[in-house]
Amino acid sequence: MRIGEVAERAGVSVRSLRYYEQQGLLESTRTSGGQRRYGEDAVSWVGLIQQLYAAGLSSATIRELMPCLHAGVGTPESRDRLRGEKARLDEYISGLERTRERLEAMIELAETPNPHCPVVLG
Amino acid sequence: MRIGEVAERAGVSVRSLRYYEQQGLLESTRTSGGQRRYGEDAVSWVGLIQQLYAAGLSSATIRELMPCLHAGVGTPESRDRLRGEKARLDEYISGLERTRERLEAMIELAETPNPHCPVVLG
DNA sequence: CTGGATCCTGACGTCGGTGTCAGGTTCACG
DNA sequence: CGTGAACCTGACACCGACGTCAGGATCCAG
Repeated sequence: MRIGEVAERAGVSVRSLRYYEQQGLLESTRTSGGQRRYGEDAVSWVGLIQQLYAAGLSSATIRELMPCLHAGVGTPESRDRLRGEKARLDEYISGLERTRERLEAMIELAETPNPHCPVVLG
Repeated sequence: MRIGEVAERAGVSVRSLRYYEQQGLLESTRTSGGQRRYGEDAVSWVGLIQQLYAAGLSSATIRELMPCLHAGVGTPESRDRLRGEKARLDEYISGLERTRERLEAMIELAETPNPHCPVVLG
C-alpha cells in the first residue's frame, strides 16, 4: 500500500505517517526509488498509535513499548512501563469523571433558575 | 491575598494566574500601586479552571462560560455549550476507557509468555 | 525610611504533533 | 516514452498553556 492510501484509510494525514516513522513508531519498506510501501496491518497500527497518543502517551514512550507490542512479550521494564501508564490513565480517567460530575451539576444549576450558586466552587 | 499566596495554595505558578486573568478567567482587584489582590475563593476558582482545562475546554470556552458559573444561571446558549462540552467529555472518556481495556489486554499479553499476539491490533 | 521580598509588564522561548510550502524524484497508465 | 499524479526530503509555521528573563515598581516589617 502507498502512503496516501494508508493515510486515507486510517483517517490521518500523510505528514503524520512520516512523522510516526521518524519517531520509530511505524515501519515501512521502500521501493527502489525510495517510496514507502506498507503492509495491510499498517492501518491498524496507526489506529493503535492514535489511541495511545490520545491516552497521553508520548512518542518516546510508545516507541519504547513497540517491541513489546510487536512481539507480544515484554521485558520486565516494558511491563512496568505499561502498568505505570495504565495507572496514570486510571487516575486521569477518574479525574475526568469527577469533572464530568461537576459539569453535570453546573448544567443542572444553569437549568434551574436558582440564583447564586456556591455549589460550583464545591 | 497576594498572588504568590494564591499560587502556592492552588498549586499553580504565578505566571498561570496572570495568564488566567489575561484570558478573562480570573478576577482580581488592584492596590493603588497596581498589585493584584484576591479574595478567599480565588483558590477554588483556580481549581475549577484547572479542572476544566484538564477536561479539554479551551480558554475561550471557559471564558464564555464564566458569567454562567458566577451567576449560577445560564442563557440558553451557555446551557447548550455546557451540554455540548459534557457530551464531548463523555465521548472522550469512553474512548479512554476503550484504550484502558486495550492497555490491560497488552499487559496481560506481556505477562503471559505468549509469543505472537494479533490481539493488540484488534 | 529603608531594604529585601514580592510584584509588575512585556517579550521571547518551549514542546509535540501537524500544516504547509518549495524544489525535486518516482510511479504507473496509456 | 511521456506525463500527470503521487511521492520524497528538509525546513519553517502554528497553537496553547506556561517558563523564564529583564528591568523596574511596590509593599511592609523593623
